[in-house]
This record gives sequence, C-alpha cells and structure tokens, in this order.
Amino acid sequence: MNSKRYSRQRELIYETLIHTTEHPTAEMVYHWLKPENPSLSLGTVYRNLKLLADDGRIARMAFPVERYDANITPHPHFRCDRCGAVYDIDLPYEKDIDRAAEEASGHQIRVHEVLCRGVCVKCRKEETRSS
Amino acid sequence: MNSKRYSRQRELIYETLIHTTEHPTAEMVYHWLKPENPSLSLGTVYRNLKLLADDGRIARMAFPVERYDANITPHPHFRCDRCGAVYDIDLPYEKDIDRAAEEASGHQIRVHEVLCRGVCVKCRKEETRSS
DNA sequence: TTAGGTGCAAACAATTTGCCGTGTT
DNA sequence: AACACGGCAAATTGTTTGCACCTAA
Repeated sequence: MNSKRYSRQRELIYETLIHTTEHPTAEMVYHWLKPENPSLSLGTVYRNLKLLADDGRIARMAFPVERYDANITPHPHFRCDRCGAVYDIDLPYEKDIDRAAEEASGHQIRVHEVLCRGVCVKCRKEETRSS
Repeated sequence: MNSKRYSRQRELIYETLIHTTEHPTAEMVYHWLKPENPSLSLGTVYRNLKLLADDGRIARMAFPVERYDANITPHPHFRCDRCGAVYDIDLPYEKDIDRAAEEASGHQIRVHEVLCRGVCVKCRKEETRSS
C-alpha cells in the first residue's frame, strides 16, 4: 500500500524524534538538522513528518484549528476522526489524574484535559447505512 | 486591571458560544453572526475570542502548533503554561476512561489523550529564584 | 529506467496587527 | 473629550504544494 523507498532525510528526521522527549515542532526538527545538513529544506521536514505520522511511526499531537467553548468548567471532549466535530462528554473531572501526574512528574499541575477520539454516533450511522 | 467597556460585538460572540455545544472555531462564529450583522469583521471575532479567553469567560482549546512524538504508545503529556515546553508523564494508560466515555456519550472511542497544564519544574525554580 | 524524493519558492490557511474612524463612558 | 473598540486590509506565521531535478531500486 505505502510504497516507499529509503530516504536519508526521512531517517534523519525519524532518528531525531527517537532521540528526544521534547515533542518538537517541525521548525525545531529543521533547525536541529540544518547545520549538519545544509541542503535540507523545511518543506521536506513537513512532508516527512506527515509521512511518518500517516505510517504510524510517529504521533502527531495537535488540534487542527483553535476551538472555543463557553463552558469553562473543565470536562472531557470527544473529536470525531471522520467529520471533525467536537462533542462534550458528560463525566466528572478526575482530580486523581492531577494528583497522580503531579507526583509522577514533579511539575505543578493546574488542570488537565481529556480528549477522546474515534467515530461519532452520526458518522457511525452513515457508515452502517452505506455498507 | 482589564479595563473594558461594553461592546455589542463581544456580547454577541459570547452569547453565541453560550448557546452552542459545537465548540466552534472563530470562522464558524463569524459565519453564524455575519448574516444578521453584515458589518462584523473576522478580525473582530478573533480579537474578542481572545479577550474573552484571557478574561476566563470562555475556554480556548488547542495546541498553538503541531508537535510530534516518536513514542506512539498513548501516554499523558504536560505542557508548561510559562515556557510552552511539552513533557511526557509516566503514568499508565487508563482504559477505564475510554469505557466510561463511550458509555456516557455513545460515540465509538478509539483512544484518548490526557494533557496536563501548569508550571514545569524548571520554570518554578526560576520563579522562586527571582522573587 | 522509473517512480518516489528533494529543494525551492510560491500558494494557502489561520491568526494577528496597524491604522483610522466610531461609540461608550 | 478620552480612549477602547470595530472594520478593513496588510502582515505574520504555520503548513502545503507544484515543478524541475535527483536518486534508490
């Protein structure tokens, strides 16, 4: 399915990610590699990060665009992988997560967010209908 | 501190958010309001969403930019409110969250992400030093 | 040889900002 | 009257894409 050939740049980028825990942006990866690889271009970094993520070799962490919510009480969300819709999930806030994370990391934790992903009710119905 | 005067546009935008659960983007809010408010501009929507979020009247949900992680096992993250750094948190994946969310929402949940926010160890140290 | 990959620059998309006239206080 | 705010358009920033050349298989 994914016919790919070896590419020095891709492996460089992958190795860079393997050896850091900084969760770098594309820009960061580019600046780290550029000095040793002067011909490397930012477009290539973006392209390969996308390829690697599509292959499941790395994880992409982000919302595609900014969204807003008038409900300022922290609560879990769900985003549909198919249609991109965002829904609230009606579950209580788990303070335990903050406590446990604080203990495990040493950082001072103010809040946490839970974002679930999958297929929403609506998209699942449409899927069933057309199969 | 935040000296603000009344603004029809800001209240319109806030009312819109209050009456939806769609977690809209700035663009969505703009398109909903534009027909009834032809003079409204997109810049104003962005400006007021930011003002409202800074005042804590609404919540902003997003990562500022895309980040990548070679560790594809789902695990909790922490982002520092001060310096923006992202760290891993070494805690086990809680399948219970998926089960509970699935039950509460009816959506099919594949995974969830936990993002904690607060002040990282490094920033806290710098803060203490300078106060 | 021939796809897939790269570099580069142009295109796009999302968001911010400067300027200047308007409206709230 | 002062100055925050809105409209508009230009500027920035992050990301994608088209094209001509290059390279692994």
